Amino acid sequence: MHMPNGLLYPEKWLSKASTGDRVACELRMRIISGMIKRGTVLSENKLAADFAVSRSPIREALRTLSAENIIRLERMGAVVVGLTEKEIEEIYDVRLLIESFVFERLVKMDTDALVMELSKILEMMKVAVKYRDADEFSYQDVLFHETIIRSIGHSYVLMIWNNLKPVMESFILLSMRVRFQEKYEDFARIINNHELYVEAIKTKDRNLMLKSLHLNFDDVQGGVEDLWRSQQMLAKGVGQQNE
Amino acid sequence: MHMPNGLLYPEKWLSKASTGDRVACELRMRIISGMIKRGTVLSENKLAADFAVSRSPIREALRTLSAENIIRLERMGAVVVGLTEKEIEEIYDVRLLIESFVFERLVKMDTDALVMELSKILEMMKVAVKYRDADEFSYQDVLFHETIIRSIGHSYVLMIWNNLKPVMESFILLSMRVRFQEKYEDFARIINNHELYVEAIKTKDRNLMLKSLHLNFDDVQGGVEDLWRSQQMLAKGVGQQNE
DNA sequence: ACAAGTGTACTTGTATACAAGTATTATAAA
DNA sequence: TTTATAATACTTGTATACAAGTACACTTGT
Repeated sequence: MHMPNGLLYPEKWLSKASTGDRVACELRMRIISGMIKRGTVLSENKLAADFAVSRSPIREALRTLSAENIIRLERMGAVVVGLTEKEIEEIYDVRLLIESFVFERLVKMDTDALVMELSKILEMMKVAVKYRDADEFSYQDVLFHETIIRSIGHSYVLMIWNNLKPVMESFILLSMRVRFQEKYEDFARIINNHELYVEAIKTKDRNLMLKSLHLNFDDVQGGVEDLWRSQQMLAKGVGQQNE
Repeated sequence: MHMPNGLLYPEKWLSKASTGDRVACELRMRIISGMIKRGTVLSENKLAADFAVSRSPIREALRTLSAENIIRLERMGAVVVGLTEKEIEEIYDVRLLIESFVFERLVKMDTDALVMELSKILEMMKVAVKYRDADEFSYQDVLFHETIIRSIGHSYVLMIWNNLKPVMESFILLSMRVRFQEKYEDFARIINNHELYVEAIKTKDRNLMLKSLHLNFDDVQGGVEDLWRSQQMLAKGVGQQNE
């Protein structure tokens, strides 16, 4: 696939991905960033031409995005739904729901290995902050929560996560890129929230866990404004870590 | 698509479905019923030959089933995961999770229209019981819960439901077919549980709701045994409503 | 001017063809 | 007998071809 200039999705995350996955990731970023606006109707043929690939991977990508609720497959074309403030809140509703569920399981388990793993990820996050690497930070942030969720070995909760993850990832990626440039001081707080989370797991403190989760989620308030700024940054050609 | 003899999925539910959807539904039923055993490796070519269709709809179906966690797409072939007792419990964990969430929203809403709708569905269920129509009963049962979930207008909770629904539907379908034949007396209790549920929504009684939900879910204990019996019934050629 | 009908340029769904890669099996050598 | 290698058959991923259906614009008749 010969991608046009200016990819939004980090290329190195696609090392062994299929063309269909690449298209899905890139399209997802363009939709969530607002580069492709809500209401737009996408045609398989046009997309295939744009990405210079055949319709097969495009179809695959569209089905993926449809399952993620950011497009709607209709008779004639796929209409873009995207993310409004409402949808972002809904995503965090679901995250709160499943992470609370996971915590209830965790308090009945031995969490030493998990805490160790999370500490490692936290260190990585700190390094990413230090070197102002938004993409790496986003990756570790998502990995942090995924690690917690995976630890209870619940395949259907994991399924929910897997459905949410790509959209989350894109959203966080765009949001973090803006904040590294405009609100760098936020990261001390974000790191701190995650440390609280680890502490809650270590001490199995339900209240602390809820507190850190809420802090974490409050931190994404104004998420849509971040996306909007991300869109403006793109227009100015700033903030893309890959070319 | 020229289906081979003995379809498990009700044909009339597929009136305007694509070939890919048909294959997905039928394959899902065969997997959940145990007709295709856990660990089996499915090949696109073999499936295409079996169903007498091309690989395109087969690929589509496999991706669908993979998102539902009942198969796992690997390098060479799709391996069947299926449903064990553990997975069924996990599905009900998730249902409990989201239906509880929905209820919390419902108690803050006007539920008159919803209660009316649910009453209608309940009447339909009673008729289905009376005429021993397992497929129709299953349909209304699934619709009952879907109606409740849709009522709060939460797109990401609905997304979870949509991912769960096909597997639920298949499971309920198979389970009900067995019970209509072997445990017909169960249905008085099932109907009663649903009436309790409606009552809980009408009176916004959180405890009653949880009680009826648990009753409802306790009712599916031994789910895997039902599937096993369903499998035995199939071997004897009984219990298929369509030919 | 306006309504009805027709043609055309799109749309998706399915089938088929081709390419690249992997496991397995058979063969040959030690 | 065992091991290494090569041929083969089967796998998925992608591209392309074709069919059926839909929307829209244009033409034609009134």
